[in-house]
Amino acid sequence: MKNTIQKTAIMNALMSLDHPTADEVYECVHSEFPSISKATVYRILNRISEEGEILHLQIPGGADRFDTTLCVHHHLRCNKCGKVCDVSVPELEGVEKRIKEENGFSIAGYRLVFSGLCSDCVYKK
Amino acid sequence: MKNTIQKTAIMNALMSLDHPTADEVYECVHSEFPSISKATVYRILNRISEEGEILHLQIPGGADRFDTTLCVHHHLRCNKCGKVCDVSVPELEGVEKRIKEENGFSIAGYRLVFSGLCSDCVYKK
DNA sequence: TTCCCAAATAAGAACTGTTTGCAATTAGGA
DNA sequence: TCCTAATTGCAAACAGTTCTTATTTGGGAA
Repeated sequence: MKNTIQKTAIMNALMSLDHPTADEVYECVHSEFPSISKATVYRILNRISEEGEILHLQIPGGADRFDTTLCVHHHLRCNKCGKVCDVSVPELEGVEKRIKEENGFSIAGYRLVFSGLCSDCVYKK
Repeated sequence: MKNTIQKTAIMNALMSLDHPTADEVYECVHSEFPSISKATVYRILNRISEEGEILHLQIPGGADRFDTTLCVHHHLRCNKCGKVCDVSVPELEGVEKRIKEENGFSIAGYRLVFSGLCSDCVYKK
């Protein structure tokens, strides 16, 4: 992969943002590099997530988000402020194997997203 | 809620289909009732899922699907044929409470979708 | 039974998030 | 430095969903 300034700018944006959407990455990069196009942001995000440099989170009912934390973990999503944060769910270890054996279903991966209210929003009514 | 012929047709379609998308419901109803509009299908599906008559599944990276099975369960989604089937994951019982206590995050619900290859597709290369 | 009107509808425009086709530009090896 | 494949910007296409507006209809009231 060529090492373009666009890619560098996107990697920097990813470092400074927390679980951003493609659009948030675009806004961040665009503010210091106005000529970048959204298509480029989407293309680069897809490419680097395919190569395993970042995680591509497909959030039910919302825009996809990107995560620089690579180890196995899942997400909490606040229905009020939209914030997404990480959570580990050790209970799920071994589930893949069990389901493979019971259902003959070959599991490539899984995503668990909890939705609710984050600790900030839960007090604000 | 008024008991319209459109709603009846949609309920019948839901009974005869397995985890259909809104579009599949539309196609099914449309074939015997050509005047129905897509907006109506979406509106009715949203209404009856809000009322708890069906489950509204938001599949990451794909169209939403609707499920007439109401008890707690999760889903396997085949990346090849797109089929979605049910699976129960008892390992997750109690996880909500644990996360609430540890993260202060008030969980309204969660969805777990396994992706991979179903037993039919896993043999077809 | 007929009338009435809030609720529901059809049609399609608009919207959000994402991908694609294409011509122009560019990184980086020869 | 030159060459070429990779990458870019743009606009247009796309899928899924919601909104808008005028029109129709279910079902309670008279």
